[in-house]
Amino acid sequence: MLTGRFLLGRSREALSEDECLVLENAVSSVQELPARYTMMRRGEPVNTSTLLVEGFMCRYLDDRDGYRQLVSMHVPGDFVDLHGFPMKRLDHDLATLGPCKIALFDHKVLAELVERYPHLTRMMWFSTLLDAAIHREWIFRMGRLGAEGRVAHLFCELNARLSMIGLAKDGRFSLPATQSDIAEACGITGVHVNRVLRIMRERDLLLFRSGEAQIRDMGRLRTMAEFDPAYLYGSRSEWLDSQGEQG
Amino acid sequence: MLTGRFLLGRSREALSEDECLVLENAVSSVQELPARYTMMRRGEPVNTSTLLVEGFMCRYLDDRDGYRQLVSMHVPGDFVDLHGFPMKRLDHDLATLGPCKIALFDHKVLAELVERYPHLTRMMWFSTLLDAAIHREWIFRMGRLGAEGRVAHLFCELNARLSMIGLAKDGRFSLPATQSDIAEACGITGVHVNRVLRIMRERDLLLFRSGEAQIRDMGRLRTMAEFDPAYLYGSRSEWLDSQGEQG
DNA sequence: CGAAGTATTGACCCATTTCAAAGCATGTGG
DNA sequence: CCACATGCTTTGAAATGGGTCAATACTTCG
Repeated sequence: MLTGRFLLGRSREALSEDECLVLENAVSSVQELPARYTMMRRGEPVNTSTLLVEGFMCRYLDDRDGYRQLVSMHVPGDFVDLHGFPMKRLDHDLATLGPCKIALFDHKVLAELVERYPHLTRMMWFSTLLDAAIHREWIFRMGRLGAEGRVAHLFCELNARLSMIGLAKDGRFSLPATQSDIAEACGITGVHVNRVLRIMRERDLLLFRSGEAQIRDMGRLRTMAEFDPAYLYGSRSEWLDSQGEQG
Repeated sequence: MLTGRFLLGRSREALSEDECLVLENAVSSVQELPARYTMMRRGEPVNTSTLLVEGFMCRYLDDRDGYRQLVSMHVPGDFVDLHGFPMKRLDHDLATLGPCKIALFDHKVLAELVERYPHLTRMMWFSTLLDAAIHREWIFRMGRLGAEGRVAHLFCELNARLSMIGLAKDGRFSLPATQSDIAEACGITGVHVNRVLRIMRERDLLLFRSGEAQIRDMGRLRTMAEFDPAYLYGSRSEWLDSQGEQG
C-alpha cells in the first residue's frame, strides 16, 4: 500500500475505500532516490506529482549566494508537490534528505481523477491547505522565536507529524539530517545549531545525534517552542466529513 | 463588480464570463469594517469565506506574550480565508489594517458551486496555492534576509501585487500600516523598522510616510530584497488554461 | 589508512534588541 | 479654538544573541 499514509492521522477516515483504491491505482511509477538528491528545480515545468512513501524530503529556496532556506520538510505520506498539478511549475527546489521511495502520479491521470472524483479532489486540496498551515507556523517560528525556540519548534513538529504515521514513539524518531540541514530549516547558522543542541542536551531536553532524535522533556520543549499541534490537523473538517461518502 | 479583482493579473482569464457571474451572484453579504478590527479569531468555527473588495487585511499568529507575527497581508481581490471552507476553522486571527469592504460567501453556497462548477473549484484551489507560494517566500525572507532586505522584500511584494490590480503605479501606493505593522510582518522590532526606513530614505531607495509608499529605486530595492516576482503568478497554469473553457 | 564530510569549541564582531526619553500628529471635549 | 490625551515616530546608549572565522576532533567509508 503505497498511499497508506496519505493524510493518516488527519482526515484519512474521510477517504472511502474506493477512493483509496483509486488513488493506489493511479500511481504511474515508483522510484528509489539516493540521499541528498535534488529531484526537481525551481521553474522547471512538471507533469507528475510526488507522494513520499518512505524517507525524508525537503523543499528549499536558494539565496543569492547559493545558501538554502528550507521551506518545508516532508515525511512519508506527504504529497510533496501536489501544488505542481494546478500550477504546472514549482517555485522552489525539491530534494531528498536520506534515501527515499516515492510514488509518481502523472498529471494526466490526476486530471481524470479530478473529473470523476470530486470528493477526492477536495481531499487533495485539503492536503495542500495543511501544507500552507505548516508554512504559516514556520513564518511564526522564524519571526518570533530565538534560536533555541526555533530548533525546539522544528523537533516538536516533526515528532507530532511522525507520530501520526507511526514513525515516532515516546519522542524518539529517525531524521537523516545534518546540523546544517536543521540550520537551513531554522534560519540560523550550522555553528549555532551545534551550540543550541549542546545546551539542550545539557539540560536534558532533547538529544540529536547521527540521525536519531530523542525528546527527553516534551513539556519544556513545547513551552520553549510555544508549540501547539492544532495546526497539523486542519481540525477535522466537518464539511469534508459530511461529503465523505458521496465522493 | 465585487469580485472583479479576483486573480486579476494571475489567472483571471481562465475564468469564463459565466463563472465570473456565478461567483458574483454567490456573494451572500457585503460588509464595511473599521480599521484595526479583528474579524475572526484562531480556532473559531467558520461558515463563510471572505473576499477582500477594498482595503487591506492581515492574518497573524500571537506569541506567548501577545505579540503578533503577521503571516500574510492582503490586498483587494484576495480571498483571505478560503482555506476556511475545506478546513472549517482558521489556525490564525484575521484583522483589517485600514477600513475595508468585504464580500462574504456562505460555505453552503460555496459547496453548491463546487458541485456544479469543477473548474471554478480548481481556480479557488489555485488561489490558495498562490497563497502558499507567498508563505514560502515569507519564510525565505525571515530566514535568509537581514532587516533591510526583509523590509525591502515586503515593499517589493506589495508593489507587485498592487500593480496587478491597478492600485500601484510607478512604485507608488497607499498602505494603511504603521511601522509596527511592518515590523510584525518582518519579524523585527518597530524601533528597528524606523531605523531601516530612515536609511532607505537617506539612500533614496524607498519612502514610506503616513500610509503612502513610494519606491524610488526599484532596481536596487529588488537587489537588496533578492526579489523575483515569479512566485506571485503561479506561472499561468497550462492545465487550468486547457480546462478553462469547459467550466 | 586516508579522505571527505560532519561536529565541536573558542574568540571576536556586529546587527538587532531593549530601554528610555522626547517629538509629532491627530482627534476629542470643553 | 485651545488643551490634553493617545498613538505613532524618532533618536540615543547600552546590552546581547547570533554570526563569522579558524582550528581541531570525530566518523564513516572506500
